[in-house]
Amino acid sequence: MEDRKAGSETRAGDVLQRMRLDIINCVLKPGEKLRFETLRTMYAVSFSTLREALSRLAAENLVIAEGQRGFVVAPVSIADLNDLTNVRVLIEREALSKSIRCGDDRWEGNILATYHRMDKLQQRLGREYYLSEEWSAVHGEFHYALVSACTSPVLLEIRSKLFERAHRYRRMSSQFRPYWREKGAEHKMIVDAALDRDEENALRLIEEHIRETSENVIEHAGHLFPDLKPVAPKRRRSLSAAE
Amino acid sequence: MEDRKAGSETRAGDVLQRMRLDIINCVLKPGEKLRFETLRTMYAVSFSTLREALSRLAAENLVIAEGQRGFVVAPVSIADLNDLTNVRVLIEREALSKSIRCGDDRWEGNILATYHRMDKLQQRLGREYYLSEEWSAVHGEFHYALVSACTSPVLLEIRSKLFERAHRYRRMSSQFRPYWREKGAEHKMIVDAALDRDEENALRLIEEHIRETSENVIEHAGHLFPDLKPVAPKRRRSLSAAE
DNA sequence: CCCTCACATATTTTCGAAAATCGGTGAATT
DNA sequence: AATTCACCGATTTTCGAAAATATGTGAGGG
Repeated sequence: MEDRKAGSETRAGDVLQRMRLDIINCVLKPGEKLRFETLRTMYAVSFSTLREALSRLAAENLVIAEGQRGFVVAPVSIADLNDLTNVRVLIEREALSKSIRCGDDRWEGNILATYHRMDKLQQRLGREYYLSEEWSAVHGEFHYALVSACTSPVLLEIRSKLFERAHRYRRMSSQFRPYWREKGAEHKMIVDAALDRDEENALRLIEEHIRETSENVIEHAGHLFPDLKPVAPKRRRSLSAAE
Repeated sequence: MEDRKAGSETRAGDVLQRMRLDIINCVLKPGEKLRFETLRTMYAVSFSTLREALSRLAAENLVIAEGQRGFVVAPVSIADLNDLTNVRVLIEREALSKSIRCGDDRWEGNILATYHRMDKLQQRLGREYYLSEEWSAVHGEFHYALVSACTSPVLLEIRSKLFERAHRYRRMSSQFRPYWREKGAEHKMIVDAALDRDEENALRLIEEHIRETSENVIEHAGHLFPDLKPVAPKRRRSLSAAE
């Protein structure tokens, strides 16, 4: 049968990719119980194939296997975001450092190319650029281009997994804010420092970029997290004035 | 049915643990093709359950999924070992640094306790201590104790996965050497530096420990790797003098 | 009224048969 | 002789039924 396996080589691999995207884009919401009947109709595959994908997502920390009680989407928390952010700073700095030292002309070209595409797309999309899946993808490609000359596959794989987990937080907050800060300038400065082989500044800029984005997520979407006191419970201002 | 699920909560989880150990201990050899019929009798489970475990091991880089051509045990190479070693140095240093800064009395106690057990066991086992699975386990516990006060779950999980992958290389070389160097002194120095909160020296010592172990593996088991020229093909000195 | 236990229902986990795919062999063609 | 193609057995991948486990409900007792 010439059936759908999309980009992937097996059906399980295809479902894996699709589920991963759905989790990162919060189609499957943080903490949500994943019922097999539901998933089976959603992805049109059998129990075993689903389990195979879920099993891998568990290894990637995107879902959690709850003993014999099935799977849930990995929950989000401020603590997890902060932890993730700190480790990402360590890893991205190292990867970028190696990349700057080893990068060749092709590396420089790819940085310029992806930055250009991202910039153009952003202008075309206007203020709500960050809601676009296409922009997300190009943004991901841009950040990958920066570190792509790093010669350590082990480091790059860790980076990629952490990037995905952090991406889920960005997408989460995107859905609950009216605009996103201007990041074009930040990105441009990183490009310039990298191409100038100005390692010290490039590392400082990438660190600031990661940390500021993370703080921005907490600022605009913090109320979605279970482990932060509701700073300004906007809607729940009904009666009962106490507290 | 009160059937075997050992420590794990599901049969798949149990098989996962057992297969992981078998790969790390080279019962399943690097690069080996994993045939389902064989595995099915080995672990006494069905196809789907096996796939579930294999799928997770693939995410952990202990096996490789080859499209629709099944799975193979992840191959070994000097390049991979060196890469792994470098990233481990980065991660272990960071984890130990945080641990030294945050560790409390219980942390100190656990380091002393696991070091003591490892030391005693080593004395009891004599020159071939490194062949013992029990020693391996205690050795792992000791290294974990050192970093266990690190407050970042993300960092510790990465550390643990890298430690396992490196462990496979150590086990590999163990089987092909008559003795292992005296590591008791090295370990003791790390313990002292950690308990003294002498961060600089502790980090230097752990880095040296990791790098020296890795170099030792290459020295004694390098001939097992496909990507290093056979330095001294000991046995193949039969006839046919050409080359 | 609250708690416990037992039963019934819902859900997950496991299994092995069936479908799909791979890899190798040999005949037919250039 | 070399290459292509078609077939067949070996192997992997997928499926849904059946077993195992968890969860919800209600009766009985404290």
